[in-house]
Amino acid sequence: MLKLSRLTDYAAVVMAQIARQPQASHAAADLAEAVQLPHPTVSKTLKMLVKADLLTSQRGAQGGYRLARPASHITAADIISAIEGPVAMTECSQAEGDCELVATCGVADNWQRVSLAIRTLLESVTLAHLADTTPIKLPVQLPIQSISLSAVTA
Amino acid sequence: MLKLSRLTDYAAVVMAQIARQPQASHAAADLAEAVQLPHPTVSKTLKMLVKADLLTSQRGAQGGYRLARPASHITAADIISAIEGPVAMTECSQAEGDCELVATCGVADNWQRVSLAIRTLLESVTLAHLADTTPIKLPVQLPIQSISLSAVTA
DNA sequence: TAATTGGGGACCATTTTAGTCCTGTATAAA
DNA sequence: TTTATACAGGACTAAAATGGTCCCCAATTA
Repeated sequence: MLKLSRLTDYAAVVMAQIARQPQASHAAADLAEAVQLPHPTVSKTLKMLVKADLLTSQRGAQGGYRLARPASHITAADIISAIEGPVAMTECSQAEGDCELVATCGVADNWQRVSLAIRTLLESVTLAHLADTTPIKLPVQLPIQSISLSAVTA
Repeated sequence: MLKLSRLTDYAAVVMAQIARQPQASHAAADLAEAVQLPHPTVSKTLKMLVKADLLTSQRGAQGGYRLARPASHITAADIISAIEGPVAMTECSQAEGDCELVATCGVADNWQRVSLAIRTLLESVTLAHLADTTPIKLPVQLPIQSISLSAVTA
C-alpha cells in the first residue's frame, strides 16, 4: 500500500490546521476539538512535531503550539520524517545500507533512485500546499511520465 | 518511513531475477537459492505475484515461473500492489474513501494529488528498469522540483 | 506410477502501531 | 505567591500487521 501511518496523517491535518492561523497559539485541546480526534493522540503527535523542529511550544496558560517556520518552508517530507523517520522505500535506501543481500539483490541501485525521486517529490510539496483548500488544478496531464528512472541522479 | 514491506522488496528482487532470463522457467527453489532467501518465503511471494497476473506458473517437473508479460510492461506499481494492495498514501486516497473525518480533515484533496503523483512515478518505472544492473545516469539534476503539486490533475 | 513442482491456506511469533494515562515542569494571570 | 493552564516525557497496554513456516493437495512430466 505504501501507506502513511495514521499518526502521520493526523500530523498533516493538525499542521494544516495550525498553518491556517499562523499567528495564533494553538492548544492541543483546541486542535483536537477542531480536527475531531482524541486529545491524547493529538497531543502525542504534536510532541513529535516539536521534537522534529516543525512546531514550537509554549507552556502555561495561553500557551500552545505554533509553526517553527512559515508553512511554505515546511514540506510533506518533513512531516513524514517527523513521525515515521526518514523517507526511504527500502532498508538499503537509508544511509547506513548494511543490507547483507546486496550481492544477490540486484535492484538496490534502482530502488534507491526511485526512493530518491519520491523523496524529492515529497520535498516539493509544502505545508502551504497541503493547507490550501482550493488548490489550483491544471487541465493538462502532468509530465511526470517523462521523468525516466535514468534521469534521477544518485 | 513510507517504506515498502519486506515481502515487496523480495518480490522486486525475485522478479528482477526472472526478468534477466525471461525464456527460462524458474523453479521457486532455484530462485530462493539465487537470491539467498528462504524457500517458503520466496514461494509465498511468487504465489502472490501469480495471483496478481505478473507471473505465470507451470506445475510439475520442469515447471516453474515466467513473466506474464515483457519486463518493460510490468511496473514497480504493479509489483507493489501485488503484495501490498493499491498504492495509496492515505486511507482516503483509495477509491472508496469512506473516511469519516473528511469534513474536518482539510488536506484530503491534496494528499490525493500527492498520492497520485507517486503512483504515476511508480508506474513509470518498469521491471526492465529495475532489473538493469547498469542504469543510465544523467549528470543533470532532475526537473522533478518543477512539477508543482498543482500540476497534478486529479 | 513416481518424482517434481506449484496452489492454497492455516498457523504462530514477533514487531509495530495506536492509543491512553500519569507524573512532572514551565508559564501566566489573579 | 498561589493557582490554573498547558506542554514534556515516558510507561504501559491492546490490537493489528508482518514475516515466516508448514502441511496437504493438485497438476504435470518422465
